[in-house]
Amino acid sequence: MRGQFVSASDPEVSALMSLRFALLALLSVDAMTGYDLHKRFDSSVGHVWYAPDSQIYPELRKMEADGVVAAEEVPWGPKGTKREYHITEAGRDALRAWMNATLPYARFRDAMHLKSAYFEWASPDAARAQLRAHIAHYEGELAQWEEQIHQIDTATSPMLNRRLAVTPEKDRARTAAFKRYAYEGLVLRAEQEITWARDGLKLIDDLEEGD
Amino acid sequence: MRGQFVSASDPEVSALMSLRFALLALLSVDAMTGYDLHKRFDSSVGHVWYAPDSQIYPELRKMEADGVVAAEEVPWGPKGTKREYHITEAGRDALRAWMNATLPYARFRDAMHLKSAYFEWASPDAARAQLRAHIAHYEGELAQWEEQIHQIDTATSPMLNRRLAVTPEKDRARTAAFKRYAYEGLVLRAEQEITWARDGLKLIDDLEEGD
DNA sequence: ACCCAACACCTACATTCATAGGTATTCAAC
DNA sequence: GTTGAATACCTATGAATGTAGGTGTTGGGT
Repeated sequence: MRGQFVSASDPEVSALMSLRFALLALLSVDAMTGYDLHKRFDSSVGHVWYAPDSQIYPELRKMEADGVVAAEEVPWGPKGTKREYHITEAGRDALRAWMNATLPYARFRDAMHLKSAYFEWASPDAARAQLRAHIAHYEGELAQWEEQIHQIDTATSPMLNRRLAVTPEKDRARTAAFKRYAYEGLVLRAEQEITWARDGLKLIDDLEEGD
Repeated sequence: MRGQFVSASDPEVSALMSLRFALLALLSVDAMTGYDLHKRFDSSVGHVWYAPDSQIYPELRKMEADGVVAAEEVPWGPKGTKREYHITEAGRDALRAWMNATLPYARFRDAMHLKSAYFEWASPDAARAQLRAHIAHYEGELAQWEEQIHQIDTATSPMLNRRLAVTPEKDRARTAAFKRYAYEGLVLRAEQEITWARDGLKLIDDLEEGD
């Protein structure tokens, strides 16, 4: 019964199916092909929401059937064409409804914290390697987020600039502020995970000394 | 090709399928029925790893077929019986192999941060409601984690005490320390999310004043 | 003796996600 | 003019997840 069709008037249901809303958010800025969307999901935005193209293309078709996006066959070279999707008024309504609804909180699945709770099963070196991988992972994320914030602050962010170009002047400060705010949260999280993992390395050292 | 069967000798593959290892971790302490495991997943551990019983029962059967757990028909009342699962030596090997392998980092899907980046689509009140829900959610988590840590520190944690009872004396300090360490990480994360959400509420207030 | 919550276990179904392939065109470089 | 990377789009399959139901037993309270 649920999830078949998401109407803008059903905020309870519209909190689900975030792939659709991630796509709508990206399309709210720019018309794009499925390939373009996939590339976005593979780079910057991909660290907040990721989807493989095998999920994107079918979802776009469904969204088209539901009327939240419309496709246009655009010539591509001499012979080819490509399908460029743009958001419709119904799509804007659906996005607005999703934004105005409160997200349900799904229960976590956090393999790393599960693992760390049972680290006595690992060799000290394996535990260290896991923690170092954790640090390396979040240091990579951190560098990206900080670069994004830098680009926002220096008005050199291609994504934000595209968005601001289609934003009425009076809302531009808000738009930029929210975008920065989202990245700040990701920076804080990455820093926190790095701190925690470093503490873990210290803990393992201390426990080994104690033997 | 992957994920069909997890052998202890294949560390690359064994990093996947964490439900299996969450179950093995719990069963490494105590023999339990599927119902018991489900209850654990619904309460304390459930905030690190959750699974509905409809996933647990079939997985236990598969694990039994793979030899990582063994079931025992235990009498239950006058007529009934129940299946109590205990970990096997092969299961301990598989758990150890998983613990010694490095987890691959899956790409995020973080609806809240995606949403916050596009908060200009929401009404200020809807954005505030979302942030308050975020705070309420993590305050609930925080209270639970802090209670767990308190129980560890006062040696009144039923879970940890069961675990220490099956742990050789020289490893007890390690076991307790790692368990505490895992919860500390969760506390830090919850605090960080609350801080971020509070900053968001302030940001929305500031932007509204600016109008 | 009966009721009911808790215990125990299970199936079915749809959706979502991950992985692995496939085809064909374009465009720039060699 | 051929090669190859990038663009563009797609299908198939299996695994994981979420949701919704189902059956029956037990054990404590009234």
